Order: sequence, then structure tokens, then C-alpha cells
Amino acid sequence: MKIGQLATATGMSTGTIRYYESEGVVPPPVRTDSGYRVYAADDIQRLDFVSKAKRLGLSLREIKGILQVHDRDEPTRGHVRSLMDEKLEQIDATMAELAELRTRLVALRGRDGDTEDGRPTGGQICSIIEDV
Amino acid sequence: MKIGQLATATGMSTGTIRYYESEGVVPPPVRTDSGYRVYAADDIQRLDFVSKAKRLGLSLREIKGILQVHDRDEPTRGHVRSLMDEKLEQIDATMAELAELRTRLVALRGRDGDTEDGRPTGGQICSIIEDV
DNA sequence: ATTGACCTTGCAGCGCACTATAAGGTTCAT
DNA sequence: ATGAACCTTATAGTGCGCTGCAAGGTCAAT
Repeated sequence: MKIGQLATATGMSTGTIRYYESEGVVPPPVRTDSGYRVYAADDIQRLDFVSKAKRLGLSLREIKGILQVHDRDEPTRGHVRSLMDEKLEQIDATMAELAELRTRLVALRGRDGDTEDGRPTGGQICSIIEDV
Repeated sequence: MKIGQLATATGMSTGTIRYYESEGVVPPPVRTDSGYRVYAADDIQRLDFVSKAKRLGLSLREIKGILQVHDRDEPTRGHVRSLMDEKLEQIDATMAELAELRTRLVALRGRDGDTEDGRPTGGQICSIIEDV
């Protein structure tokens, strides 16, 4: 299988696959005499794994980490579980931040600090933002 | 006031202020004969405005937009309100996405697809991720 | 006159995950 | 033999908001 076919099979671009190789996410494949990359069916699975992990919000760096554990023939489950715990914490933190921001925005949005024509007083730029 | 004093007054770095100038967020100030930037008290207020707007999650581009409205001597309130409405929509969308991701992560995390030692079967890399 | 603290410019680099482009080589069918 | 479709590499650019550096100019005090 050449890189174009692998790209079609996985829904990625050839550029992305080469980029993953440069980042060590996929190993350098065998080459033909003329230098073309040659892939095996395993590589489809590996790239599908990358796609799925990405959809779960894991970064390339994190995915590379999981794959390295796997490539060392160590079990990945524990590693992945703690990664997911981290992700969950991050998600909760982000959601809390967003919720707070939302509250602030809603409160400010409804305020009526400026004059009738929407112009603030006293040289302000926009009291909705400035009176925090 | 020279740029260092303005930086101290606003809690920004001189680099940031020069960057803002290059991006049109603050206008090019008057210069001394030797080329030093000279600022007025107004500029502190403008930069404080930028800080506050950033803390509300507005991008520099959006902040620049508000300031341009203000610099044209038009009222900013309506503009800022609709910007905030956009932000609120974005926040809600992001939070919904995160909530869904969270649900998926929690569900997957607790699963028990791999064998006793945390190793998946059938050549998989990590069934927690792959069995989606 | 020299030190030290400030100021100037322009340009490069960060992290992230790619995408795009140029300039060339290969393979296969016609 | 020619063309299309594929492949190769290296390099640069994207968006965001800065930060850091080098190489020099200025200003005030000593």
C-alpha cells in the first residue's frame, strides 16, 4: 500500500501522514527501490487509533505517548486511564471557567451604564466592559 | 510618559505595547526628538480597557473592532452587546461539546475491554479508545 | 568620560496540527 | 514517447498573542 491509498483508507491527507511520521507518531515505513513509502494493514489500524484518540480530545503528543507504551509491548490500559483522568480534570476546569465567564457576560450584557445613545460618560470607551 | 512607565502603569510589557501598536490596537504615539514614544494618561485607560476586554474572552481583533467604533466617535454599546451575544453562543457551544466529550470519556474510562493485565486482544492498541 | 538604565528597530521563534508550494522523480497506460 | 497520476524532499505559511534577541541610540548621574 502506498501513501495515497493509506490516506484514502484512513481519511487523512498524505501530508498529515508524513507529518505524523516526522513527529514519531507513526514509524518510518519500508521504502520501494524508488523511495516510495510502503505501508501494511497495521498502519491503517494505527492511524485509525490516532483519529479516534484525537476525537476524544487527546493531543498528538499524548497519543504518541500511548503508542510508545504499546510499542514497548507494555499494556496501555492503565496509562490511558490516567490520561483520561487528566483530561477529565482539564475539561472540568475549562467548563468551570467558561461557566463563570458566561455568568459575568450575562450580567454585564444586561447592564445599562451608558447614556441613552449608547455612549459612555466621562471619557470611557464602553462602560459594559470597563465597570468590572 | 515613556513606554516603560506606561508598561508599569498597566502591568503589560513594553513588548506587548509595541505589539499592540503594530496591530493597530493602540495608535502610534507622539515621539520625542530622539524617537522615544510619549504617551498620555488616556493611553493607560485604553490599555486597561484592552486588559479587561481580554479577561472577558474577547480576542485582540474584536477589541480592536470596538476601539475603532469608539475612535470614529460612534457609540459602542450596541456593538459590544452583539459581540457578547456571539461570545455567549460560542461559550454555550463549547460547553455542550465538552459536556458530551466528558460523558464519552467517563463511559469509556470505566469499561473493561482488555485482558487482566491491561492488554487488549486481537492486535488492538487500546480497546478503551478503539471500541468507540 | 563612563556607567547603567532606558529607549529604538527588525526579525526570529514559541506551540499546535497541519496545509501549501516548488521542483523534481516514478509508474503505468496508451 | 507522451501524459496523467502518483510519489519524493525541503521549506514556508497559517492563527494567536505575544516573547526574546541583537545591535544600536539616548539620557541622567557620577
